[in-house]
Amino acid sequence: MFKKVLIAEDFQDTNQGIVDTLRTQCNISVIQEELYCDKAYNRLKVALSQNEPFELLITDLLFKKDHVDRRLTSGLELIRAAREIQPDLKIIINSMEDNPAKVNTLFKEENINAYVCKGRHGMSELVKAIQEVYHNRTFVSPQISLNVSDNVFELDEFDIMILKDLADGLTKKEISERLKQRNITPNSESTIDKRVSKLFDEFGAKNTNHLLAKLIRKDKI
Amino acid sequence: MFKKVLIAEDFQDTNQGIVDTLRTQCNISVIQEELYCDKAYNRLKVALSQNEPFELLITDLLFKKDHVDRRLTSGLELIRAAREIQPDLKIIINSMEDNPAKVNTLFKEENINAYVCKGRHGMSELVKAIQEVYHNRTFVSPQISLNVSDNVFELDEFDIMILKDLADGLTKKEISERLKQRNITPNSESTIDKRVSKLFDEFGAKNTNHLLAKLIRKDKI
DNA sequence: CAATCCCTTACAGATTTCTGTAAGGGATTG
DNA sequence: CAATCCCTTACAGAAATCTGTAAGGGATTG
Repeated sequence: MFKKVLIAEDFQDTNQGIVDTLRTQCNISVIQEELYCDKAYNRLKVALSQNEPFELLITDLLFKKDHVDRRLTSGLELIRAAREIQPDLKIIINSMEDNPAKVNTLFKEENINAYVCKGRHGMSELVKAIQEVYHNRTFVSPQISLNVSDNVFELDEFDIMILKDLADGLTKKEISERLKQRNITPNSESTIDKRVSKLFDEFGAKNTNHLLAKLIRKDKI
Repeated sequence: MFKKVLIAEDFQDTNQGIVDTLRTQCNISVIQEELYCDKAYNRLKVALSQNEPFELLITDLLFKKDHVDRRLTSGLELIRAAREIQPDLKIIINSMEDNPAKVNTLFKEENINAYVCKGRHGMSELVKAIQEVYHNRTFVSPQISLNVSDNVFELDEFDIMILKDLADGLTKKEISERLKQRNITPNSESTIDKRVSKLFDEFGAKNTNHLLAKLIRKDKI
């Protein structure tokens, strides 16, 4: 496991939470924390010059302004500065931001190693991310659906209506009947079958249970 | 809609997020924010003495200690102090805490009006909560299942294993076979049928799709 | 020990899901 | 206009789900 990790995070609660979690759940010898990007950068530089570089940087993206003057004002600037002096530094972003496009850009342009959304599962996801990154793999919080196989296909209004009804426990026959009652077309059971089967292919699901579980977990329905 | 709302929250990011959301999505004239319970309490008192009381308090439960001396050290203390001077104040708690029993106690003993879990849906749930409270109703984040019909029944390890496999698209026959391979008992398809059917009753689900959807949305599996 | 309860299992029948084939209609294109 | 494509629909058969009945075994209780 990583021996030396640096955390940059301006929210003390989160900061302390991460440190506690890492100490108890991961086996990391040295965990240091900084509330400001500039200080984090300095720590990286000093560690490097002493031939005891950090292996992993966990950073937020947004750092609030306060009375302290700042050169580096965001996680992004910190990442770029850090990679200047230490290109092999592993980086995990831990932020509220949950726009898949933006996250995608961070992977492509900044070569970050993992992205964890703050939130209810943030800590356990962060632990997972650290393990993955340690094994030279990437990690993204599940709610950010990046991988192509899942995201190329969009659900149209009709699909979503069917899926929501299925998740509400209606049979396809019932759904068909409801559509007919409301004069919505298409409405045959056969078409519903076909639509759902196509979604199996598109989302790599084995059956309805699997499909619904995937889509609910991704907040698509 | 509420005209005057006070937010007590020590995490500035969250704080700002709430304020932004309320400004854009709700139609609230005055939104004030405080990082400390004592300051929040003073604001409530001053507003009251000026005959322009706050109508709603949105508060976190946990406030981190820092260099500032404190009298009120938690959201709970703030709530009790606030209700002393203004019993009719509407209160929404916005916290990470997600223990149903604790939340239940807050409703019963503190008569709070809504409880919103911080998390991925925190903001939209908060908006919903504000609307509900404005109409003299209560609100609880869905992941805190309070209502008896949903929460009396607990899922044991075996149930969860079955449900996770179903959500992964396995058939009951496959699940049965896997259990036999791993020498886990019981393992007959019939028992799996029975278990799942019992869960239908317990959780008010019509079929497997419905059951899985409910439980995934509640983060039970 | 007998009665009882609970859990597991087998089995069976009805219903639903899943998959493939095929026919028909509208839109597009050459 | 003919050829083509795509969508809707019907239908059919295999597989899976759902529901109920019944038998057997272990644990508990009187």
